[in-house]
Amino acid sequence: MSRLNYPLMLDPQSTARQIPHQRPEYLTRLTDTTDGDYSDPAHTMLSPSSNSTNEYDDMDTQGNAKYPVQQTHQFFDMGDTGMTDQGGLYGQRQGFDQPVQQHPFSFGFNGSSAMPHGIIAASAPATTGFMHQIPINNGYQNTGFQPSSKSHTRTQSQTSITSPTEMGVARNIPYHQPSASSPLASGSPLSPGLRSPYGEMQRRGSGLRFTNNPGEEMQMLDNVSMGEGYDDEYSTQVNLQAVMEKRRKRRESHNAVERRRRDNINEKIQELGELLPPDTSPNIDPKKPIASSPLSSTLSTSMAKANKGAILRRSVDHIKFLQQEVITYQSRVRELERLLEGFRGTAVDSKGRHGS
Amino acid sequence: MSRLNYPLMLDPQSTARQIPHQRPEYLTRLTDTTDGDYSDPAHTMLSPSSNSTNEYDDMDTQGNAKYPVQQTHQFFDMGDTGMTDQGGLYGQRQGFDQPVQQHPFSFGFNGSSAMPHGIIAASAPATTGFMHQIPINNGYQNTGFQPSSKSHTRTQSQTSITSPTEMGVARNIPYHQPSASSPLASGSPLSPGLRSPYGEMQRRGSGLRFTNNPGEEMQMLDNVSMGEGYDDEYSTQVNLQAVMEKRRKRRESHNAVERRRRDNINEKIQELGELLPPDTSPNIDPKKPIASSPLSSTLSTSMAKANKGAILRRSVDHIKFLQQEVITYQSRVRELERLLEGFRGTAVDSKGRHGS
DNA sequence: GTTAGCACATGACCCT
DNA sequence: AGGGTCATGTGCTAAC
Repeated sequence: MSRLNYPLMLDPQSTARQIPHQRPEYLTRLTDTTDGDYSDPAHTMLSPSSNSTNEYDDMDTQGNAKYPVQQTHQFFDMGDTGMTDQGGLYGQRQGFDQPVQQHPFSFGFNGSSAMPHGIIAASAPATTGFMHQIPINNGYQNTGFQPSSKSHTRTQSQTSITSPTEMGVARNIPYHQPSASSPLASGSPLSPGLRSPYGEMQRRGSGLRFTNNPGEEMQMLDNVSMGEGYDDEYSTQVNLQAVMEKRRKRRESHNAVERRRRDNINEKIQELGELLPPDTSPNIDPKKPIASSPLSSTLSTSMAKANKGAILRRSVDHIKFLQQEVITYQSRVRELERLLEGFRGTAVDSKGRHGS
Repeated sequence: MSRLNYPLMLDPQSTARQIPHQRPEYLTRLTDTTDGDYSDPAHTMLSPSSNSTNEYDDMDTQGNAKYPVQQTHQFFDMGDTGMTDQGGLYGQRQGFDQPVQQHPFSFGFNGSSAMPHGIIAASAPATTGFMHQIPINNGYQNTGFQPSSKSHTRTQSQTSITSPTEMGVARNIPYHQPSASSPLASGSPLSPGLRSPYGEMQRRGSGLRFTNNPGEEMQMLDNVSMGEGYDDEYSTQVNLQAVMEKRRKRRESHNAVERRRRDNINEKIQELGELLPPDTSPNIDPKKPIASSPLSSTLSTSMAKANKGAILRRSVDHIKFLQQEVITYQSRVRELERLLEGFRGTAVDSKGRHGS
């Protein structure tokens, strides 16, 4: 609704950004088939970090390496922009490390703007023969919890390509004018918005002034611009560049790690879900008549739609149930054995399996 | 690389933003004691959303309402800024809904800029008698997985306070120049960095220039700026404000919901962890000698340090183990019963518990 | 310095 | 419209 008030201007991108929602089915199919190397169990068995003290050892249950190369996912993100905005109102963060869900050629006018540039057709079936890419990871809800079943497809090109940054795209830097005075008044939560996309690297050398400015959120547009020498400026820039590069690397690496971690957790939850009986305690609420009518409200309450919370809850219940079950059987076994011994004084039989 | 050409303009705040990192220990202690109402089980039993079709029903196992009021957490975040930057390189997102980890008076010169304003000393022990706040939620790792035990402290003032927005603080709007034309060329992944911190709300009146710069990433300060009349501008602003308000609300609500979800999941995982036997299968890897030496490498492999992934993995193993155990006992029971029947033709005993 | 852990906010998506 | 779930990127922290 309010949307309409913003013609298009606001967000030139928003339109394009919005599109991915309406991602056509074929796209899903498309990407599902291409199925990047990410989840593809390449049987290469690379220990991700040699001394893997991490919990999951990058192996699935078959012993296949889930993550063939440790951090080779080649995610292209904002690169050295240090871009910190994750997307916000303007749509998704545009980094390559981000799912992009639209085919550049499927939606002519806005499609490409939603696409990360710099990825050269690697993993996707080509529709044309040129510079098209479908780095799609199939994006959301692909873990199988909510809607789809599974198909953990994170398609992405493996070919290392120059990042957009290197291509010199990251040029247009907007102004940003933080509020100035009064720490309390101006240091308002809003000011953070003013942070430059370049992160802390910004504060590099040169700036003599502004340092220790007890005020807050002061402009300090650029310390360099503040009148340092030219070479200072240059060296500073070089320095900055190195730092930015580092941060970029760091970020990419971290993102990959974090993604691995998440995937691992999700996978485990999924496993738990598969281990559960089809019905275990749809609701623990004692006040509710347990499974009164199997499909009371279109199975809304029962069956628990396989979301993470539900799976975990049911797992807890199931473990408790199983533990109780084991205890019960144990005592039952003991009892039977006792009875049996009453009949014949000897040991029961083969299978010397006892409970405790 | 090309980056360097962009002086610093980008970011004045970085200095101040960085400070929170050095959060002094005492602060943590401080906030830990204040322990907000968030995790405090108020025994008020409010059904959070009446028709709660969601999985967890906001009740802990004792039936206490975990979240006293549904969305009354009163998180103060960027409010209507529409701020989308989550923190990025400049430190954390400054919203009130965010942990703030520095005491304004502890670090004189830069401290205050790192603090969200607008929260009036509510939950924190006063160190001075004036306008200081410690809305800290104790932030990180407080779920008890990694470092600490639990103490789910999300301290926040419950008193409803005028948000910074309402206080008219959210006025300093930086430029922001979204990309405009050429979807292909301009929609480069980097452009997102250009988004103004204030999100789309930004684009209100005044800026006439910069519009329609067909280049890429052109300024386009404001659609209104496109040369509408003054009243248009006004109405637009009003409209904008409403939209911003909506977004703010939505965001806050969404954050609260998401937080609930997270907490729920974490809680369940924690529960699982408590259900697990102290040792269950430290490693499933068949190649490893199962628990060869109990403390081989300073218990690094075994014991699994209670992180989420480990808990989940062990839960899977444990369930499998228990299920197998149940099966084993079942057959054992059947066997015993069969044997017993051989001795006496009658039914076994009381406790008609059978396996299948 | 690399790797991993966690919480968080946020956009996308999905159901009512 | 609004609540819910999910995935993601991010900052912070800790251990190696």
